[in-house]
Amino acid sequence: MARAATTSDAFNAVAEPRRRDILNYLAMQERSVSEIVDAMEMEQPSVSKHLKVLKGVGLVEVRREGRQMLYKVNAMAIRPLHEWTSTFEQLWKHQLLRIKERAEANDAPKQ
Amino acid sequence: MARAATTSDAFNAVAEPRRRDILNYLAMQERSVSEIVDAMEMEQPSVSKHLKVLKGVGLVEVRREGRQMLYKVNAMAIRPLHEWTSTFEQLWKHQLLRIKERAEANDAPKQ
DNA sequence: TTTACATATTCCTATATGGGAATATATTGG
DNA sequence: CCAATATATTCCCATATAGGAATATGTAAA
Repeated sequence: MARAATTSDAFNAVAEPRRRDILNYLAMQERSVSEIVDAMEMEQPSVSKHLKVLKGVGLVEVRREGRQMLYKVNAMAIRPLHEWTSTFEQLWKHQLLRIKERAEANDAPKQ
Repeated sequence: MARAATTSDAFNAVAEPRRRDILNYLAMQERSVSEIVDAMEMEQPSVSKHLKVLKGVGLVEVRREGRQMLYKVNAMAIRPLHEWTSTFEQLWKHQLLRIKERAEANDAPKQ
């Protein structure tokens, strides 16, 4: 078996850094393809292909306006990612706390 | 260019569902490879390969104990993922709010 | 309808996978 | 040292890219 398709879920779709760049850019506001092309400094076909993947997993939505296609983020599709990472939040907070405690122990060594 | 390596960063490493399964399992406590194999119901070589990827991006840490290798999660490595998804949190909360408002408007229609 | 603009699709290729099977390596007990 | 246990690595292969180049499709303006 090969790697799962980029369109299999949001996790696979956002593994590609350029697609995260696009989502970051769209987070600010709805944009046309050519605006994305200019901002990302990517070739137009590449942008269209990435948008297709993002659309495939519901991470973006499109509407046509004249000859332009306007894309916007569907943030809801990012929630599963956020929720999965949240399950580890306690762990790293605990880890940070121990690091802090050790630092303080070093600042005030035994007298 | 092909897809980025699974070992290029945490985003790519966790795109694979089985690796997320392993991380979820290790979140509870440190485990040996064979414990993971039993729990995940995967072949041992597959588990070892997935662990290698996870270790490559710092998502797990290992220590030897006799002939066993004990793996545990390094939650800190998941933070970048959590933080990236957090930048969209405002967006989906806003989206949920609008959904709620519409539902309430329907519950109490014009009199 | 012809032209220009905006976007999508197709074709190509080097590259990296994940699983299965077989095997190698490492450590401990006898 | 040898057998047994635990884990890692190698080889093979079907599959899926991402980008570049070329082209197709769709829409509006002249």
